Amino acid sequence: MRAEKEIFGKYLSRHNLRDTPQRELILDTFLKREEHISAEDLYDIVKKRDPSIGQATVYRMLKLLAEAGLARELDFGDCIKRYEHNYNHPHHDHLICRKCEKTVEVVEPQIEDLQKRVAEKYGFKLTDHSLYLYGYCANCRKRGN
Amino acid sequence: MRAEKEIFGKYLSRHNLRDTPQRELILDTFLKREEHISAEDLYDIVKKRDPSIGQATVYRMLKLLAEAGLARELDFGDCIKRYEHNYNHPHHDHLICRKCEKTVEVVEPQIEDLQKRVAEKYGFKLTDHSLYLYGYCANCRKRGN
DNA sequence: TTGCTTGCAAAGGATTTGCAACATG
DNA sequence: CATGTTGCAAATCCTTTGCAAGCAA
Repeated sequence: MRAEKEIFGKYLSRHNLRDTPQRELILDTFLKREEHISAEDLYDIVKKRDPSIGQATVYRMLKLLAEAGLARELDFGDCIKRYEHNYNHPHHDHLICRKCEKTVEVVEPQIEDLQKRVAEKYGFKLTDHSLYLYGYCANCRKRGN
Repeated sequence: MRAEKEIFGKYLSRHNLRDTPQRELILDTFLKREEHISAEDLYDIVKKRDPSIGQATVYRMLKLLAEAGLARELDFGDCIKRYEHNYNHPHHDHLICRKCEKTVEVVEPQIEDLQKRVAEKYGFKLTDHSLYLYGYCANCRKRGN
């Protein structure tokens, strides 16, 4: 967390932006989360520590964190932006349970390789991709799904 | 197109739904398109043939087409629902140019296999997935991207 | 005739933005 | 003290929905 805060601090000064208690609180809360989180959910948590905070501030901050390279935006296909840690948290894909919404991060170098090769086959230079695997997790299947 | 219209007709009667000129016009327009299309864009086209049509009708119709198995919903990560043909048009992934938005449909059985295996490794039973590959197409790269 | 459909406009949900008051460097 | 930042509410974007009038079966 120290490293992330330092990075963010540098990002702020480099861009002539200011360090505010709101930004510190939001960053702190975001960093403590292990799982990805939506702006709305983060707002709910942050509000408990500072009821006067506005949700626009949270939205703005998450965008800022993404720009600073500390957060990465996810898209589970429901039009809700979720953010996960990006620092020291290499690329991975997501496995998502259709029933309980449990998510698992998966890394599969072979899939990445294949994607690159497929793209090249069509003359594309790959920059990034988004892969979400949907299904039913072990738990939910046991209970008859 | 004949087959699709027949399927849709059957779907309507089986569900006690009605055949209307609006539905016919929208289906016809959708079927003539080769590429995926958003509700809004489809509405713009349809409106030229019948200016009195409402966009809600187009939205409702696209949902109906998806239910009837004639259309498939895409999600390019921008919160806009796009629909492509589903009949006689097997599953594939999309390669999308970040510059000119050109899209290419790609099929790679190996990727599908791998996904299934990865899911199983984590105890998941895969139902579906969403894979979008983003990059720069041959054309855009030539011009210096 | 019954009840599905339509077009309209209003509502919806997530996110963004304009603005005046405020606070940081 | 210049300028970035905040909270609020209004605006935005795409999509859905309530409703009264219209139309298919």
